[in-house]
Amino acid sequence: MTVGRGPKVRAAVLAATMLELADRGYADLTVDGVAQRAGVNKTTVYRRWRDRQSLVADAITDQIAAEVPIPDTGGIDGDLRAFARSLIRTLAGPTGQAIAGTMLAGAARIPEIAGIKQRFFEDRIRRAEPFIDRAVRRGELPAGIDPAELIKTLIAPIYLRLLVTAEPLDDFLADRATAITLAAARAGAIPGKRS
Amino acid sequence: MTVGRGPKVRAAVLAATMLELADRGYADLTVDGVAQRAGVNKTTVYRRWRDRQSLVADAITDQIAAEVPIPDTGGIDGDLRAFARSLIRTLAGPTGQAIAGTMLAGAARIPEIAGIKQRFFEDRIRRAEPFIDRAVRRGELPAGIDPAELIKTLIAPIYLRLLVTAEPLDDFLADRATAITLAAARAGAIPGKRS
Amino acid sequence: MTVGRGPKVRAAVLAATMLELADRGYADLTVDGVAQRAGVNKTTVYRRWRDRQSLVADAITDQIAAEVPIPDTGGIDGDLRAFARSLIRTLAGPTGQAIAGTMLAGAARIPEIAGIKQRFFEDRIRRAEPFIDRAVRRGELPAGIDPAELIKTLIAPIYLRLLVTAEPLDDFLADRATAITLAAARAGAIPGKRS
Amino acid sequence: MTVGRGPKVRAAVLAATMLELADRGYADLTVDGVAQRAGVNKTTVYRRWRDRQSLVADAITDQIAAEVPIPDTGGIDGDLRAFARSLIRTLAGPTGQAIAGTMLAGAARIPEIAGIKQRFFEDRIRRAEPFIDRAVRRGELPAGIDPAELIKTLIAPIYLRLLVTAEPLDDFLADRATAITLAAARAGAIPGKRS
DNA sequence: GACTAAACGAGACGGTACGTCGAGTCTTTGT
DNA sequence: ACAAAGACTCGACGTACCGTCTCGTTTAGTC
Repeated sequence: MTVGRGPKVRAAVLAATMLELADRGYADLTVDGVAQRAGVNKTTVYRRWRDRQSLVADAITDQIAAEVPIPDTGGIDGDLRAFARSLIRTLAGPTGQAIAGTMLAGAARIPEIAGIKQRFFEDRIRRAEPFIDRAVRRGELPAGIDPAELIKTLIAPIYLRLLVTAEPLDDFLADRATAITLAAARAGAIPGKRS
Repeated sequence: MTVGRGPKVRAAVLAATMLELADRGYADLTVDGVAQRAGVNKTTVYRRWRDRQSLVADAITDQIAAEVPIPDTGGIDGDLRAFARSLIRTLAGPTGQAIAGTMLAGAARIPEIAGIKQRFFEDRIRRAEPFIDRAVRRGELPAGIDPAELIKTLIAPIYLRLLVTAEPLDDFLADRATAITLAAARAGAIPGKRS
Repeated sequence: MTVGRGPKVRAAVLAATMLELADRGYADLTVDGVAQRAGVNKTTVYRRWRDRQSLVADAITDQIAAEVPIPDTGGIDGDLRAFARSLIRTLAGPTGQAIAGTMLAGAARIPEIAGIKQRFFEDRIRRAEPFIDRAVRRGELPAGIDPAELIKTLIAPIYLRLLVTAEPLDDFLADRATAITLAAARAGAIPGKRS
Repeated sequence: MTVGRGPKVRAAVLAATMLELADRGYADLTVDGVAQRAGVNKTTVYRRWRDRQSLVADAITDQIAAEVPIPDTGGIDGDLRAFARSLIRTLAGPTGQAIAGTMLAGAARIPEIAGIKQRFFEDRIRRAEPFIDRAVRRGELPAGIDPAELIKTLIAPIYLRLLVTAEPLDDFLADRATAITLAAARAGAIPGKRS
């Protein structure tokens, strides 16, 4: 059974895809460009990926696969702050920008990529539940609060900057988003789980 | 000076552009398709608009030009709610979806469309300043609060739904965003003007 | 009866057509270009001429209308030489070049222009008949010779230069063509009238 | 190095070009039309040829490449006759007509095609030199005669028919042109080499 | 010297072809 | 036997020019 240079090629092409995505954006990414950058022929790309969308989807999935740590600083404030900073760090880097731009913009209609967006998002929320539950148990947050809604409140300002206002994504933003979220949660402005 | 059938054609083409934008999205929008839908020849489109981007930019600008009312319900709570609902109403319709998708799709790269996004956003904030100032004078909001930051806090959850989670944009969302924003503002979590 | 500014416009447009023909050739001549050069609107051109072909045909016809003198130097040698020089003078000038290029090249398939070519040619031959007849009567040429064939022999080298070899059209050429033609005629190499 | 179906496509396209040239003429020849006739996509044509002109130039060059035999009938009369007939045969066929029309049509302006005309012409003259030299050695022609001028005298009537009078190109014409040329040569009407 | 009808100016429009680019498929060839 | 190279089809882009059309605006001849 021949494995050949398979894995090496795959890695090179996906890396090249991310670079092209960062340089030109999804709309202007050409398969030829990726292939050339990867030192490979276009045909080779099409042998492994059905089309441009699959290629990009695969490249993004590959990048995102990194583990998201579940914070545990001892208090909900520190945990939320850490969570927000982690997201910011992911989105602020060059590849993060590329991924965000692609997922949320040019490729919004492409099911393959929409799915990634969905999964990326849900994955983050799932990893937040443990420390939110802990905070509820510690009495830092009202009982019955919906972790998903809390997290959405936290990340909303981050995405606003990323996608709409194009202001810088820095750690101050993480702090501010945390403060807003906690204030809202404690005032009961964040709905509970629909149970 | 001859005006001719100019305005009629312009309107027809822009309308067709919005429809195509809603049906197929920016990436799949075809100048020929727009022209055909408008009952017009491709050449005619190119006579009036430099290229696809300009056409779309113009179509969106045209749609957005509608007046944004400055709410005055007597209290900051009602004003914010009205403001949020107005935004939701703009974004929730079919053309709103098309516009949002397009602005985001092209935003990062196409200056023409990025400019529209910027202007759309800044325009909204400008219209919010009067009633926020009133609220400050009435003592409903802390003195020195930055209206722009307050508004960003208000609209962040709306854009999150529109662009990220694809949950429905309804009036409940306006209420919740208002509650969060006010809670945060009163807790001092929203920064003041940098003066 | 209204005549209007018709004649002035007509003349200006035809002149402009000849200039454009000389500058760019038939294939690259644009109606807009002609109109602009004539200080006139394209519509005005189309009001008077059905299309590009008619315009060019008319312009050429107009130029060619000049009288072709019937030479009478007293001998066939001088007459042929004068005839050839006259043709050369017509074809060698700037407009001559333009006309020749158009008639014989780009527009060969266009019936309107092919007709002009035919008429131009036949007209020349008709004007040659008198002095050829005189030469026959004087015994300078064999009886029964076909004037058309003789003239064709005379002008063939001129057209060859004009259309094929692009060598200069000068008076030496007229002399040489005359010599060749007379030698051939006297040797009986030029056929007689088919009667 | 991959050659692919290249040559087959090239041949098909060039053949189609000649057919279209014969059917519609140079001015009305469409790249799409050629492509369709060749059973090939327009893009493929543009991959191999820069533009319409290059395509046509190449097609003509291809057709003309056929070997021109150097006649040797034992006498100048037979040799010239054979030479003239060979030219007539080349020009009289449908492709010959197309080529001639095109070369003349584009000759004045398109350098690519003008070059072909020039080369075609010079090539013919070069092939005539041997048998003219032989004739001089045999004493059939005056010493010092310029072969190029002699050949031009021979072919001038042929081109006149082809390009100007549109009379048929037949073998009688070859005979007559030969007779005229020889008569002129013997009468010393054809100049010698400028040496 | 004012009036009116023909001619003109301006320029948009439908249409056809150009030459270009990128997506995705298919064929040929080399290893 | 299979994978790299690259030629091919397809569809859209943006451009140029043709010939048509519709308006207002001259301008030339008439009364």
